Amino acid sequence: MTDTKERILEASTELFRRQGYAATGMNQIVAEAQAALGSIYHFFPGGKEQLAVEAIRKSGALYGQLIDAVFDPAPDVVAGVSDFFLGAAQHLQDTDFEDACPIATVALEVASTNETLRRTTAEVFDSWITNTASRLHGAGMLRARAREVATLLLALLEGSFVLCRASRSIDPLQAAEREAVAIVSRALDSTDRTRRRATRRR
Amino acid sequence: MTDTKERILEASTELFRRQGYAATGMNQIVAEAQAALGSIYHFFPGGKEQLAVEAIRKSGALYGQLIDAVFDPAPDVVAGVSDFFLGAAQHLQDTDFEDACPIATVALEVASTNETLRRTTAEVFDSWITNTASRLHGAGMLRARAREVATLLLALLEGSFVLCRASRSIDPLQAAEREAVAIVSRALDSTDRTRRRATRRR
DNA sequence: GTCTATAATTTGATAGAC
DNA sequence: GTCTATCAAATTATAGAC
Repeated sequence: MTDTKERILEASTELFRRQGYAATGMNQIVAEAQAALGSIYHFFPGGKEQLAVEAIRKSGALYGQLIDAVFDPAPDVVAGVSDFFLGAAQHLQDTDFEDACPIATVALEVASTNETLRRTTAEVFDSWITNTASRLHGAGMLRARAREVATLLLALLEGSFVLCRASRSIDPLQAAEREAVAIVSRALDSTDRTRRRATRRR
Repeated sequence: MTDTKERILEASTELFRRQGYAATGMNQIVAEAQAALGSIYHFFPGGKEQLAVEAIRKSGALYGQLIDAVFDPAPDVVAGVSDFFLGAAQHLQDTDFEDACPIATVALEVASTNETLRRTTAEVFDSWITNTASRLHGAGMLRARAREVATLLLALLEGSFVLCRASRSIDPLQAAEREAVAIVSRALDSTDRTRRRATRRR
């Protein structure tokens, strides 16, 4: 049987993702996790906030692994980007528009109300951007440009999630996939052109 | 003095925007609005949900007017897009990263938990997209492409808001502004090329 | 580590005087 | 229309038996 702490964390990430931080009660979490209320405070003496910190970090790590799982086997970064957006659209549809970003709802809720949680979400977003940026840099982009493009890709993904969940349609994500591919392709092209110019000058 | 109902709506839109639906209590709303608790239920007999519906609609109309106020005086749609993104970044910074999208937090919270509110947010997003798309169409884009580009722009904006609020930095919005300008410029260019080809064939 | 009882507070909502 | 008192339920959190 799975660890109790693990079950509590799993239930929390699920509920925070679907309905956010404020709307998720401790009772609902223990019910979903099939645990006792006291167990939450045994494993998370800091209460709901500490639980949220660990849940956000866990979600961040898991989603980071998803980035790896999609990009690693892809023939190139452009294909990886396409696969990621299309996979997100498919998964969103398969889960009745529940499973989008695991931390976006919480991030918006706490951005102006809870500095600890705000920082935690910021660190997770940053880890995803750093991961993606290093892949883009590996494909030839300058480091600064790679980070900017990775940020754009995440913004496009997060915004599409908002529109898709609200409208119960994957159209925004599909349009985003085409644009994401175009952004990365052009950023790589202009990198190549810059390199060739630099080479010619030598 | 302002109308009581108006004050309640104003306080609600403000609080929903900053901290979301679940975290905002009726007591907090009446305190902020300087009204009596009974007044909320007098004007909104449907309770918190009805109040949220009207607050979301009001926010939607106001933000729609902001789109008009920025695009109408701009020399062209590309400048309008640039002005909107840069203005959003400036405003976000001026309000200590509180004032981003008035309905995004609520939209994510309710997407899988409250069908009435989910529909209301979807209608508002649609109204903004329709407004923007008609401007892009007026600038020469085909209707379908204009709608797709408008959706991309809103997704880019919403996603940037998430990242900016979490990181307390306007960098994502500034990168988004450059990309938004590029997206619209290219969409208009390719429209022109298509038109010229069609003309030549005649 | 688990579970239950319970505290202390707050929640959305209602009733009814004014 | 406004205001206050109040309800029932739910909230986060704690204490202590097992």
